[in-house]
Amino acid sequence: MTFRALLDEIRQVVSAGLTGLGYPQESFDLSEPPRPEFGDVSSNVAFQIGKKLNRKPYDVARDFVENHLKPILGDGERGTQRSLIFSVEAHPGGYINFRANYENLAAMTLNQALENPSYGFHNVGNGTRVVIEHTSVNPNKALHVGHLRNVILGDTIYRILKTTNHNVTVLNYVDDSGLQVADIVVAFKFAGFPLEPAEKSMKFDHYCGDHVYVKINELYKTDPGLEERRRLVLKELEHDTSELARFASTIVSRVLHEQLMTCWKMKVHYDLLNFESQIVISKLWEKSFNWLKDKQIVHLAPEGKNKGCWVIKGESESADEKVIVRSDHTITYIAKDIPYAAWKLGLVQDPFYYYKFSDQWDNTSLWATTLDSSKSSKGHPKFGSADRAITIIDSRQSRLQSIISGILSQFQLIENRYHHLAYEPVTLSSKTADLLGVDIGEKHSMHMSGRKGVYVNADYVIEMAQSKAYEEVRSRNPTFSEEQLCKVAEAISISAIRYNLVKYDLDKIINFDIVESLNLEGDTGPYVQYAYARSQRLLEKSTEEISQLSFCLLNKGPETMLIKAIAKLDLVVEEAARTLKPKSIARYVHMMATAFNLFYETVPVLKEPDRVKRVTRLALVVAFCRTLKNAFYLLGIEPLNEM
RNA sequence: GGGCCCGUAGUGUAGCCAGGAUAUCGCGGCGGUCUUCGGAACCGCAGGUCGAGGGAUCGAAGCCCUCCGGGCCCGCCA
Repeated sequence: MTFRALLDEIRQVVSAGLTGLGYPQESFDLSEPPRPEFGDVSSNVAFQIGKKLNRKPYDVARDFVENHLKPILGDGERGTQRSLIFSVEAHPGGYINFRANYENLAAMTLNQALENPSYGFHNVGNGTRVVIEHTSVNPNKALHVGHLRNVILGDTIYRILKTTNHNVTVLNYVDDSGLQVADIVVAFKFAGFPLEPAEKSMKFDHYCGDHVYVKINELYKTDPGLEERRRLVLKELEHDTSELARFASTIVSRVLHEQLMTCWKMKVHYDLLNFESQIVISKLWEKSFNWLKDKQIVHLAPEGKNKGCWVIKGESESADEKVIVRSDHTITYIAKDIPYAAWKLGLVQDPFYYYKFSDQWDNTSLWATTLDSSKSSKGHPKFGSADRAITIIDSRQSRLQSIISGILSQFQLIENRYHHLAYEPVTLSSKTADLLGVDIGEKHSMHMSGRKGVYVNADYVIEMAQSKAYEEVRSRNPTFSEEQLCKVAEAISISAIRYNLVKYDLDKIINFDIVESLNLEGDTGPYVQYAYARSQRLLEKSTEEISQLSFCLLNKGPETMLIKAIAKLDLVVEEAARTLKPKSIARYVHMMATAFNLFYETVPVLKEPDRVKRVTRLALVVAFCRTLKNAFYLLGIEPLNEM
């Protein structure tokens, strides 16, 4: 909060100065200068004024500072009046540079961080209801690393929005009646695949994905009868009363449980499972279709290649129209997404009952939709009908998603309630492809394919990371018990994976390399955890009571850097919540860890002979811990006392 | 043919939305800290026509246009 207060104060002072100049409306930016000699905050206001007056920025700045800002600030006297501004000066470059009053900044920052357990979590949501859909992996296979990016992004955004006072529910959409489930049903029922893997220890989702799904897709090429079977199965899956549909649902349920095990291992939280079959059976589509017709969003194509189909117009004049209902009256893939999106935003009446599906790792309940009123349980949270819906799907679905959001905004005439959060996919590096036995020639990456069996399973990555972490922990902590080793190794592997998947911009492809992903040094999860563990050791070794602090003693470079870093958490979180860019939290955490490591290496704490200095530094360490811990929560990283 | 995204040292990346002061942080390389508050660390050095060209601007990695290179999407499939 404190850096925000500093910015606010500077903004006020500059505005007041502008009023003196007769420029009440002049816009200006505050930013952090690139070098410490330039102070803590800079304003470009002199450039703006200079442009209007056709004067050199430096001349304007000098005049503005001497005649309008300094009189307001009162020549540094403000230092005694709880001001956060220490000084202001005009730089020959044209910037007006402010220096912070470090004593007041330190006092305010540390007091806030020490007193408030949820330090840094700023109310930006005002209780806005948001649904986030992520994961949504077809229930016929295990998650691979590409899915994992989706899951981790979704969960991080959930954590960011939740802590900034949004009322968030997390949805996982289960396509239990789609082609991919039909594939494995065909394999089990009509191609003689055994229902259990030969290897007993193999997870059922791995068995279905790695073996059954890949092999049945190969069989289609040689046995056309099987593809015909698939068509029939697919139709039958939409009727929950048939024996085949019941069989499919047991398979789906088993795979789904295994998928959730993977996600829960990564400390991911869900609130509700939505099943596609129920959306179909509940006639949610028919209701949505009716209003699409009423609002004339869809129309029956009278002629042309889409004759007899219900279509919507393309997004632009040149774009093709999109078929929603085929001439045989069946609905297309995109049509199935419309009622779901409408349900999320409460545009259709909720046809579902809800029952408790499972308990979760974080002592919350995971709910699921049902159409059977007798299964319904009471006490569930309110689902659907949110103010905003955020759907996390990779960028290859952008076109379809933009069609859906276009339809919804036509329906409600309210923009921006449906938001597709797109991210670029994860590819495999040439080395990793090589490890899988795939030759990709001169290319440096390749796309994964579930159908072809070319991917790296999430569980495999987690396991590799864990065993690597285990060895590292053991070599550094010979006295740890087996239980401690496992617990710590798990926490490290989770942070390594999660950090690695959120730290990149959403529109950058992640070229996944199994070896590099196991790195525990540099810009990684374990690095930031290490800084935390170091700080905990300092606190553990000290028995002194933290009182009678003297903040003016925190005047060394690394100390003020650390204080400034602590003071910025809420600004960073607010920005991340506004822009839905989780990577900024990762960058912040890294900056904090780096700032602490420098402090730790250069400023003695326990060894400091002066008691007041020592205790005040300890207070800084405590504040650092609190702040980093809160930021860790957003990333799903566990703060470790030892590692 | 139409649309979306990316291009920043050997390599990966930040900064781009809201233009301004010596372009960020990793990995890799080289050198140092190495009787320590835990080396998963810290410090230093080398390494850059910010894909190319043009435009508007006093000023561009950033804004606009064109082009080049790479990836993705465009079915009565899902």
